[in-house]
Amino acid sequence: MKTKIKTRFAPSPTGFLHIGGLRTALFAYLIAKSKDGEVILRIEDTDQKREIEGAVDKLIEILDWTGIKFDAGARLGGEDGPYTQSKRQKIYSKYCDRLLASGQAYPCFCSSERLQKMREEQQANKQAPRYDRKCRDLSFEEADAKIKAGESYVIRQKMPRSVMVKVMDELRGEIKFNSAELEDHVLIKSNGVPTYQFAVVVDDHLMKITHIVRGEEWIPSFPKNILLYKAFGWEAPKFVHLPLVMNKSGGKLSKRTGDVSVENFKAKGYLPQALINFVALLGWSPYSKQDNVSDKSKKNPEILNLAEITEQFDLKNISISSAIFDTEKLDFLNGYYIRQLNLNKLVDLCLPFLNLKDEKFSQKYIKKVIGLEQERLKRLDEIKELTEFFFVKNLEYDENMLVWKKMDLSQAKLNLKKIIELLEKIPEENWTKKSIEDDIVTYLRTKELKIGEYLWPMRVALTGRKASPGPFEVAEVLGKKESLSRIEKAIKK
RNA sequence: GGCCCGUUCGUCUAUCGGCUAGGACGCAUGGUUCUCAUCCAUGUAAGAGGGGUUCGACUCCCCUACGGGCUACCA
Repeated sequence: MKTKIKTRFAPSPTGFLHIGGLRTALFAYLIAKSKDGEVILRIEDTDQKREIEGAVDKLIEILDWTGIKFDAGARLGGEDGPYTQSKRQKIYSKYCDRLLASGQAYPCFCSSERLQKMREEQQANKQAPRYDRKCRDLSFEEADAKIKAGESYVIRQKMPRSVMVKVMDELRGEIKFNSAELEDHVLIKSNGVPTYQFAVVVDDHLMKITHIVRGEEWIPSFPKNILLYKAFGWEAPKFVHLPLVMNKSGGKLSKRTGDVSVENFKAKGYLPQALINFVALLGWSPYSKQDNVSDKSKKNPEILNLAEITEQFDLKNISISSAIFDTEKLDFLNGYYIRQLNLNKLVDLCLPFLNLKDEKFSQKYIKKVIGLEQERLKRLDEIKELTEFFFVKNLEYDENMLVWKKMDLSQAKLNLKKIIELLEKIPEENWTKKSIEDDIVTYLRTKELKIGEYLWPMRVALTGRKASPGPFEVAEVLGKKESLSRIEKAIKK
């Protein structure tokens, strides 16, 4: 029986969830879940300098919002915990001692000043900046004496002098590195805390991770990781290096280009379903090899929820070229998912964006208003602008806007008077879109009048806009009194 | 500079050597329609360049170009 797949998402808590991080998390989730495996969440906080207050809680909260659920991890617990690296110090020390004892790592007493100077000289000489291995051949006694004398030191990994290190990436295949190019990098910092390179290997092994899912930017340290597994005598897991996500100009997606945090997208009114769907499509596609279109019964084969993606997902369908983060398709998907929402849910989501304070619009009224704009919404934050005309007392617009095509303003106003006449006959209790429409359209048809010459002015009088929902539905929502008042105001303009 | 990864429509992508290069978004046009949006239909647009291998190469190999990543006691 094959062992179950187990992946992990291991972010460092920097204060927000990067969109690239979301994708890594999603793919780690999918790789495991598509094969009935497990995903865990591990917090990599070995760099105390970057520690940000409350970052872990924020991270977990936003991850939860996206719908990616972990089987174990920080704040969740689990049998391989703790899942926060700062709480695993003893473990790291123990494994470091093992490496030291077997001669695979060594203490280095070089000062950061010396290191820096050395690097500068190497660069000036057009050499690759690399630690010169000064302390590598220190005898055990010499090193021990220095330690006892209280000298500050780090622990470095001893790299083989010159061998070909062959590593296997699940997406790219074999990648070769010459170990001579590899630095004796730091495993344990002078404060005793491990570096990422050391902590990942120990943790992934101890937590029985079967597939390491991470960004392509880690490929350069891939051989170092493999060598560490070898040094410990451990079997290395499989590695999946995801292609990078770039910004529109092809550069690295960073804070400076804006809009990179998931929190940001949430604040703008993007739905988690849309974000997940979109991000999944960045580097993965649902089209199968046999028939290009995975499911012909579906209209748009790319609209998929998390469960459907999980079902269709296959590691082999992950592409290896970096993708540009272009939000056009995201907007399309978001609009789609907004249209699928049931109205009560949509109202709940829109309320914070509407910012109506304590004005006296009834819940029922607000719900109808939002209902009218549902199919026009691409982002939740557009709701305020889109529905504003339902909430203001006086519409502001140029009276010439009342004119439809080639008619003139006086005619438009005359037509509005006719509309008022018709509307006044409709009793309050019959004030529905259907009866308003029936009455007006029937009248116009029997008189063989041009529909646009009446409906356009009516709509503008009610909304003050060139683009809006239809006049009948708007009239219904506004109510008889307000509708008539707005049309009268239009005539008096 | 060195090492490494990548390169199909504007964007995300499909193609396990046979292609009239498929889909999605976008865009354009048409239909529905008072407007916008929705919905439907149609259209638009691609294999970085050069060498090989092969009956045949978008697919395999090499070189070049371009893009990107890494090069910390950051992750």
